Amino acid sequence: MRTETVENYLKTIYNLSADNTAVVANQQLADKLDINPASVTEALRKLHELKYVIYEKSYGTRLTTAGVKMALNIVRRHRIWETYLVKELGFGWDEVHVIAEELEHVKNDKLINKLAEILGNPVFDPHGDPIPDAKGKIQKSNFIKLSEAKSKNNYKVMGVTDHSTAFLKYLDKHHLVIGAGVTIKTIEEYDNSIVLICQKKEVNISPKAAECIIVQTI
Amino acid sequence: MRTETVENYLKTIYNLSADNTAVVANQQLADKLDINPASVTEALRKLHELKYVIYEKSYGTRLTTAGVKMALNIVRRHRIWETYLVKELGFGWDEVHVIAEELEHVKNDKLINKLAEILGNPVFDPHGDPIPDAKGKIQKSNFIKLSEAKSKNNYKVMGVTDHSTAFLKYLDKHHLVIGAGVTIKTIEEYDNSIVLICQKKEVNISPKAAECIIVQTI
DNA sequence: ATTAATTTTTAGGCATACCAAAAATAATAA
DNA sequence: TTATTATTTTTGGTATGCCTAAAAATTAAT
Repeated sequence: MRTETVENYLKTIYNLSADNTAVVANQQLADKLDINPASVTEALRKLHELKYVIYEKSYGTRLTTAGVKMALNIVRRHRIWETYLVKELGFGWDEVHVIAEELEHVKNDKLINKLAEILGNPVFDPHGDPIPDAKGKIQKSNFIKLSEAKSKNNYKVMGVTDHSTAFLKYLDKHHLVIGAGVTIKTIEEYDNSIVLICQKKEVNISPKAAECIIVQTI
Repeated sequence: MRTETVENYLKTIYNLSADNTAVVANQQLADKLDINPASVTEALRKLHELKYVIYEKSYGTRLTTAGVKMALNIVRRHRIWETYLVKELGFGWDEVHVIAEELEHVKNDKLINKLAEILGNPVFDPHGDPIPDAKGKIQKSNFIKLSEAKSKNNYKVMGVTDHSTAFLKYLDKHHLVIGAGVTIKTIEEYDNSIVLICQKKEVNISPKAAECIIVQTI
């Protein structure tokens, strides 16, 4: 298998399995990678042979130790590049994902470590995702989804799980950037949409959007 | 055809044709790309269909206007990255070629132009090769190969045509870096090897090496 | 002008990474 | 529990980009 193909599968499995705590379904992979389910089955069988995953027919897939190691490496490259693009090259947080998707495949540890060093070895990327260190160690956190937040409480925006330009531009518009403080005003009973206060302005957040915003109690 | 394949062929054709002034032979391409001649024939036929080259059977290949445009774009990306790696990220001129070979395929004009801007829109890369500007315009020069230099004359090292780590390290050892002044002491009649003075020290240059060093009269 | 050497092309194959359609399996609802 | 729906796998195909071996064409040498 081409390394780029392997890397894309492992990275996606890692992300979908919530840090390898859950098993991933073929369908999920097919959706995320925009690939036919039949091709996913085929690829997983090969990845199993290569000992990167444990793939059990009609059950699910999870990464092996070797698979996690490789996945963490790609995730590190991706997140370091995203941070570099924003912090050093002046890109917006809404435009770096696609570029990092290509840059992450450049295989040169010295390069990534040099970028990390210039950035001061950051622990979170511009979307609030943790950056594994050179050894694969990841910062733990007690963040929750905004959809799990309680009424009247105060929170700080720590990250997002949707990296699409559209979503990030929408957040920018309402000043919902990383580090912003928000107060939950009300949670609508009937549809779970959230009304919160950010920068003294009321913002209405749909349940779908609330699923993608990561916050911390303050 | 995959863009990366197209890009590698066009870039190589461009480099081998001396800025598109000559026609390129299949053999040359097969050697440079380390690919079987049969595969080269096949690829050239496709590139011809895609209107990137004019390929005449058993005669040779040259780039079309569209081909030159694309080639210049890749060459620009490659050389901007090499310069950035050396000037901004502290890499040696002998280690950047391989990395740039991967980075050059990342398709984002804004990124390249941003790097160029940070570098002050450089016109030459760390090996002395001219960097096309965003429109594809290239700086002309009156440089010659060291192998064409005359005895007793003074020259300045302007570039190299061999980017291998081994060769560049050899040059570093003798202080033959870009910008260095050299005086031709003698040219051996029988084998054309050159004895020159650099930093007050005598250096013997083989005819093969002299072919790969670019100088300018001073 | 032949012969010899080299280069190029043809022909037939192979692995990768996809696909669509059908069959098998698992999950959900009636 | 059975029927329905959804997911997964199998089967049979495709395009890409490479290969080897052999034939054909070109170039160089005698």
